[in-house]
Amino acid sequence: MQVTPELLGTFPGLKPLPQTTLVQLAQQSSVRKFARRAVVLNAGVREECVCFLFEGRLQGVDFTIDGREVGLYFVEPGDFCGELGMFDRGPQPEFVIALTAAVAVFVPMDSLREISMQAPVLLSMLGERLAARVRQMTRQRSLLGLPNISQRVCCQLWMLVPEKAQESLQDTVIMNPPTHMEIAIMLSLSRESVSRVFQILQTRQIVKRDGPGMLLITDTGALKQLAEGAEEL
Amino acid sequence: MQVTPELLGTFPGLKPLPQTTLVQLAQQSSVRKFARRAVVLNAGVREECVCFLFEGRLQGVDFTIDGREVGLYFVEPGDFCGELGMFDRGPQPEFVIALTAAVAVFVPMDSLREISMQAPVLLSMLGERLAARVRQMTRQRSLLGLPNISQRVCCQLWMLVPEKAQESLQDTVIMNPPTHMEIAIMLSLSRESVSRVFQILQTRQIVKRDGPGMLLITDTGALKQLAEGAEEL
DNA sequence: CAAAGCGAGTGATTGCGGTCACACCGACCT
DNA sequence: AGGTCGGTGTGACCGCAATCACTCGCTTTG
Repeated sequence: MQVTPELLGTFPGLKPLPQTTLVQLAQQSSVRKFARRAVVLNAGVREECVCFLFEGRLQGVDFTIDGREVGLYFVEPGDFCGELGMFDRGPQPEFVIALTAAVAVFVPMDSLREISMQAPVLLSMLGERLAARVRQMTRQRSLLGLPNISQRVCCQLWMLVPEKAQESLQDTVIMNPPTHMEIAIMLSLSRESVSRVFQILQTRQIVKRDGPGMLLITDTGALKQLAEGAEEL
Repeated sequence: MQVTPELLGTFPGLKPLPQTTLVQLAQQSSVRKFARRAVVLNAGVREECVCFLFEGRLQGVDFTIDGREVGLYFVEPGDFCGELGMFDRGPQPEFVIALTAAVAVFVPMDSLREISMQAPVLLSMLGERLAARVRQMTRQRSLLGLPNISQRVCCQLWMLVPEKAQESLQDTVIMNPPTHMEIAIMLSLSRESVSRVFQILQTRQIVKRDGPGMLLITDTGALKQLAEGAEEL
């Protein structure tokens, strides 16, 4: 499918590039559509493209040796994934699958690498992104070390709370929260355990479901306390 | 303490730089010595230097909210750490402590950033390094998801096996293996559990202690089987 | 040389969380 | 309607690994 320079320009990471460069990139790029649960990027193979998400929601997932799924991170529209090979030409370490129907633009790595030679903006953007990923993984990892299960769940929930609400402690809402199952595999817990923790959080009026796709945080302060282990559940 | 350009040149990451650049860097760098267990880099603060390890052994560690230590990675001589801020000027995410007495060269980030503008070698080296770190963290993380304890330990052990031995399945040796306690905190297990797994591995003649600082792998194939979950312990 | 400290090995106890087995609900098909 | 499917709530059971409380051997240190 055709890719217009304008489409590429909608991505924050590519916006700073000069128009001529975008035109050039657009010619080499392609758009692909994915159904829910479809595989966007394969693990283990050397991907030749960076995947810019236009519509929908993706998730990076890994599989343990015993076949269980482990959720790693989410990709939202405007963001991209599969950029690791840009640096070391190594294989994509994890799968990326579509959580919803999705539309993505595939830009060849070779072209990006070439362009990044001339455009330090691109390189530093990629560097920042990678750094952010390391930071995110570090946090996630320290989370997995927590001995207390409900604290783990609360911490994970806390990481999903929008930043502004984290500071102001105002009531807020998490859009498209992961399912209990998804949280469970992110934290290597059983689905039932996550369910039970949520049950307690709800009876304590700390969170509240508002249909699927919406989780109200009705006591942000309490959630923070629980996440930090200052209070036991 | 004085830093000579020759000293800087001993680091693989800096070797490709022109002599004049090394001279310039050397003037701004400093050498520091650390006792065992000393803090080399602090978490949470914005470090202004990248730390190149000359002698000794360092470890990146994090602390869970409840104060337990979590081991993240090791730094060997010739390698460096604290480079994350190079990309996003953010704070150092984790502590780095000396596992043994150590000598390290501190090179100011500002200078490195400046130089990296002219020398793409440096930038791509840093990028590769960061990418490698992401890969390493991905592997480590998938490890933490394993439901079986002995498999976790064997996997961790497997990751410490030198690459050549991983392929050839020859008997080999792990130099300076982590203590049981260190393995335990890396895998969020109790020290006793790790001890018990090692006990079984030893009676089965799969590994063998050779004093502190040496762990012989006497049945590399079996260890691989266990790590992959093909066999139960 | 004790003394102290660290790493390692081991048994007994216990409680937490995984597993299994259900029921329930809303959404979406024919 | 009836059917299925995905996400969720809950109780019963039980096994495994954390915890505790030791001992042992080796280094380091005064």
